Amino acid sequence: MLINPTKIPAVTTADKVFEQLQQAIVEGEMIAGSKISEPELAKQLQISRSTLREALNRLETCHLIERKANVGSRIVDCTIEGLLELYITREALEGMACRQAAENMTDQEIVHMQDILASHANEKALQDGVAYFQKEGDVDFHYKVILGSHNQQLINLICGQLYHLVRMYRYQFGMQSPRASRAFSEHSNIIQAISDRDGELAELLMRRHIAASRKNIENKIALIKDKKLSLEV
Amino acid sequence: MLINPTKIPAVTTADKVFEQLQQAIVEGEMIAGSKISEPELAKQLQISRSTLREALNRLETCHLIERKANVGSRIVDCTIEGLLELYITREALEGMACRQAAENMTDQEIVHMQDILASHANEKALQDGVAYFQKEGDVDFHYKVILGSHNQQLINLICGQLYHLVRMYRYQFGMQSPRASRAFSEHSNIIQAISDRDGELAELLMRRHIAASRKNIENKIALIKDKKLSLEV
DNA sequence: ATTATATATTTTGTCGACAATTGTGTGTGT
DNA sequence: ACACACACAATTGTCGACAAAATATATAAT
Repeated sequence: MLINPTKIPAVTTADKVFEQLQQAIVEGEMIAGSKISEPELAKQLQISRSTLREALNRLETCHLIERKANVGSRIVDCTIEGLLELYITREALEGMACRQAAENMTDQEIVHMQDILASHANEKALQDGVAYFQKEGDVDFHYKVILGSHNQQLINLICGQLYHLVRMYRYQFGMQSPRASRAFSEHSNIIQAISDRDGELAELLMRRHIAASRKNIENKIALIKDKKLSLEV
Repeated sequence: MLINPTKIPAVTTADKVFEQLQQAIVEGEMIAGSKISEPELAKQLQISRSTLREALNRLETCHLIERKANVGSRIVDCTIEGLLELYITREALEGMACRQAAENMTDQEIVHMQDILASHANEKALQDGVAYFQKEGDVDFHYKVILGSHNQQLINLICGQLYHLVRMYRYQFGMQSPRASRAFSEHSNIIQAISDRDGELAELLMRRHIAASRKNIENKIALIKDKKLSLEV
């Protein structure tokens, strides 16, 4: 199972409720865009409204819900614009994280990451075409790079906030990461640049890697729009 | 007075308390690193503990305080490492925001920004050497660029979270922005790139602009270390 | 005197109730 | 039929009190 590497064991009930709701939102169990009734949800979860509100606060910080004063909370809805904005932000942050990783990762960490990539290669050979492992592997790879930056600011921003949204979009839009084999070789090149301690190249490659995903999406959108257009004609 | 451009008028008392505490922390009135006693502070502000906790939650999201479960909240303390990490993050985010601004700003917005820069030039001529106006002007300029990206994700991250910390460091370390005139010409070049719709150059210049500030700090740190070293000998 | 344990106190987390605000629905007037 | 106003219901914000956890204190044993 994939877990947030920055996660500390949830001790308080508000923590547990937060994680529970987070998963429910990310996986679409709670439908995007819908309003949250505090009394109803609190009763459903058998907790106090105060505890629920504590959890809602944390959901707001990772941008999974939006709150308006004296009005209430809504689950964020996934839009094309939001997805593209997210990719732009990832390109900036993960690109820099990759550069920092090339500068700051220990030799041991690099070896470990190479091992992981090798094991993914085996899985890929076995399960060729099955996207799931590659998909989780992709997230895992990106996590390792981010943590490798040794930059707490970047780590908190990306892992603590941005990636919940990333996972949500992946679920909501059913993105099965079709560029699996291509992504694998790109990962491989990035690790090479990191082990060469070439921060500039590492950042460039990571940005291209993420930008390629974004452009892939944009192309699909354009196709859909064209189809719609031709149908309307 | 400088205000957060993303700020919506604070209606609830928790909002007001949040802003009040935010300012107190940023300006050093509440000393960095110190622990926060919820009952004491609540009594001092004449509000309930629940309301205070609501405010503390928001302070945590902009990284001005840190909370540990069943232990309490501490005001974040400013370290050299934290400052450098912040600059790295700004370089990545604001660089991308600048690229997006070159692509997405309206002609009207660009003209407006040019006007602002011109007015800063006058102020600078009048108050040559006085850092305050340039300092606020610097923040103002960066805000304009970030908003010009028209990327809500970037805007929220930078203006809503990162910049409170930036301001805090500026206060705590008494950074009077000594590179005023140089910064001005750099701003000028960035605006030129934006008005030329050259996103690549705009990002490059913004990253250099921020990296230059960071290296300036690093040099000062190195100097201080050398002094200490020579004193110890 | 020092360490370990047990007790006491303080602090945080959680709860239920009240106050303030928002949105709705009904009724009246034009 | 439409617009406005008023009252009502529901939801959010705020409060004070209790429960659980952590820290500080005091006592006892070595």
